[in-house]
Amino acid sequence: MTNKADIPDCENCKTRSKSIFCDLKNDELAKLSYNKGCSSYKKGQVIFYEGRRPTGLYCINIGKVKIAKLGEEGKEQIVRLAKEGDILGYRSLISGDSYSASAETLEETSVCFIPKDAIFDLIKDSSNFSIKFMQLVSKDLKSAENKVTDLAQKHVRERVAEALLMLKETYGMEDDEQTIAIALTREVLANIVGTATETVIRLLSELKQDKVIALEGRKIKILKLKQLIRTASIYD
Amino acid sequence: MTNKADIPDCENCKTRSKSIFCDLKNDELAKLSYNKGCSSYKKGQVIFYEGRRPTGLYCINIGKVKIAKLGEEGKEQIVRLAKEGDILGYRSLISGDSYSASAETLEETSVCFIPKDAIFDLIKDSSNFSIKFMQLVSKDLKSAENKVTDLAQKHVRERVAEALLMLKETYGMEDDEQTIAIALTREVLANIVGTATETVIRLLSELKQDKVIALEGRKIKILKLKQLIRTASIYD
DNA sequence: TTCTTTTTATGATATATGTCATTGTTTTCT
DNA sequence: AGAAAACAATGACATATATCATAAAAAGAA
Repeated sequence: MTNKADIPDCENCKTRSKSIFCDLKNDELAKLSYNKGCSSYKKGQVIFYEGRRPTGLYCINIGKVKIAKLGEEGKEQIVRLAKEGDILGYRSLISGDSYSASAETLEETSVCFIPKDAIFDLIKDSSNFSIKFMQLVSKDLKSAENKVTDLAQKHVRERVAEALLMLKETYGMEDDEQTIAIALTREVLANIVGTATETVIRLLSELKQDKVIALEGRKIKILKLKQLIRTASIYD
Repeated sequence: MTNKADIPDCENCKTRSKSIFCDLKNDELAKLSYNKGCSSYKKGQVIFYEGRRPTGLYCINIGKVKIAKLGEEGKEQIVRLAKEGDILGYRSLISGDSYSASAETLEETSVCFIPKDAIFDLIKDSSNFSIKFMQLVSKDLKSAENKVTDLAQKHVRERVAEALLMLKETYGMEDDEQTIAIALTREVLANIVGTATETVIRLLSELKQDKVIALEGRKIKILKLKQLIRTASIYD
């Protein structure tokens, strides 16, 4: 399942500048590199399972990952999407409880694993790192609370539009500047939006008919960004 | 609006043992007491407004508070309820952005205000405090993500039941061990659940007809707890 | 108190969305 | 490449919930 090889060193990590590790000192980075592991996953493999206990945290080196919970009826709800440079599994690590969601790759992905002790050492030694860490959790909390408000108040049509915009922000566009740089099944999209797969299919078809988007298999092109933003009822 | 008086000292605070300040040392507590302010609010007054910038954080001494966001259409969504010992406004303080929700009292409330610098001093000086703080945000993140899953997957009936159970957990029961120790209007309840006021009224009536709860004005009695839990589809 | 405002309750109705079924297409696997 | 499985697209239909309207009850103000 996992393949330990080509461990990239944190000192030269391209994504580090945007992560919580951005202003670690050289000796701290060296220690991090020394302690960490690295694994590769194929598309659709699980990095960690809901319910299991964390022993460290994961940092995505290359790839895309969905973080999802199972609802009471066994239906998946995607709570977050992650990309290069993002950290996974920190909430549970800090709380000390088991993972409240699973992490599964959406594409071939390579992650670094940093053991719990190394993280807590950093927290103990550097208040700056602690604050960075808190800001990370805070950012997620803010977006989770926004999502709560959206789910409670917006229609599925608006949420679908919003999801497309979120995908664009998260994963960016392909070279044509129009195609969202990730291919998801309608079912996965539905689990992001919080609705039935058929409903997503219908609403995408509608947006296509209105020439707001174009569909090419699982790839989605945004033709009229402004109108999509309007559809999402985002006024800020 | 606010009335500075009777500043309680942190050293003897009854609710401190359950808060993030639980294992501060005496000198740290003294410093906290020295720096803080204290205000009283009548029912329905606003402690802080969404959009404003935080200058510190609030600790509830006595009272009950709702933390709510406005959706795009101006409808309120309650994201959290707070009681004695709870901390308000920390997410924004840490992130450095403006409040993403307002805090309004549900009853007469007295809060302590701890200025930003005092908090950041504590974070800098004590990694233990930092971890406590992170755990606080993490706890909220977990419950927000659970709420996302519920809103996406559960019916309003289940969420109403769940809200009643949450109110019971948060604010406890009155002496009869049956009556939830807070009185909310149906509209506020609807803004917790994320539905229309009429729907809450109807579903409460149904639960009443089934003798699961009893309604006495705004006070709600839980008659059959197990059945209420079953209605909420909580199997864990 | 009495008056005014807010809240609760309930009915009628509209509609957005979920569910089930079918068919054709695309992807995946060997 | 060919077979099997998964997925996408649509239609038909059921229904949970929102919305609007009205009346009674309760809460709050003067």
